[in-house]
Amino acid sequence: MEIQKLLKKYVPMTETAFYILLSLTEPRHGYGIIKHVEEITAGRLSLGSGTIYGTLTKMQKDGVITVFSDEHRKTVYEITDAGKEVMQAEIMRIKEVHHNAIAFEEGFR
Amino acid sequence: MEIQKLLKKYVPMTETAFYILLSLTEPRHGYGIIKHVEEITAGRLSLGSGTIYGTLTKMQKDGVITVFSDEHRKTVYEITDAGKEVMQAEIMRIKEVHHNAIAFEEGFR
DNA sequence: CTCGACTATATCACGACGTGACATAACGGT
DNA sequence: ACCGTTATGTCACGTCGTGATATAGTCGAG
Repeated sequence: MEIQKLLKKYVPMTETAFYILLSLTEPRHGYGIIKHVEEITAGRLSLGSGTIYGTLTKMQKDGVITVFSDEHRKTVYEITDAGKEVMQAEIMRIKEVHHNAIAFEEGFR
Repeated sequence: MEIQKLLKKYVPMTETAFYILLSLTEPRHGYGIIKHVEEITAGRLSLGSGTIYGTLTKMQKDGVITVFSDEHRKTVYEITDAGKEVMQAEIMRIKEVHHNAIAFEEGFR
């Protein structure tokens, strides 16, 4: 899939998809991603199995991640260059949202 | 609806819902929200009519927003105290996501 | 005065997504 | 032998944003 369509499809990204791709800066398998996300969100986010394996399959088809190794009972994925571009765009969007959140924060007290 | 269920239902929030509630720190009507969101996102986000009026109806039923005034062809909404609590929780979540985005940013270059 | 652009709201089908239940199976420790 | 954990997969379900379609009032330009 071309990068233009990927950006349109993946930005804005759901929180779930964001943390999955964030975990794949290092090669990881599905279950490892679940544990890693629980770790960096201090237990707040716990991904369901349907979410993980469904999302990984979809992302691989689209070419934002690729299979790093495929051993018995462990399919390890890593992010592709296209995936990195998508994440750069998503991080820029998050910065915008964060900026507006801070700017309007006092309105909610 | 009780605050506990509202937090569960609205956090995490979609980008669209976030910008709609953000716009309601001041009383605004549907069309005004669309224009305001386009403004503070520099034209990046343009909400569809289905999104706005569907979301506003849902949010009103849940009690996160309320009708401020209802003139001819202009229903003006504003955020409720419950809505403010929801937004405070959502802003905290955005700060966490932003923190992780910054922490892992170099992995995508 | 009429035409088009803009304001304003509403409804609906569609596709995409996360969730949790269910299923299966292998591993390690007690 | 048993159990908790690791590990993957599938499916129905509810939720959500989108864009098309419809309707109608306003307002300025020609």
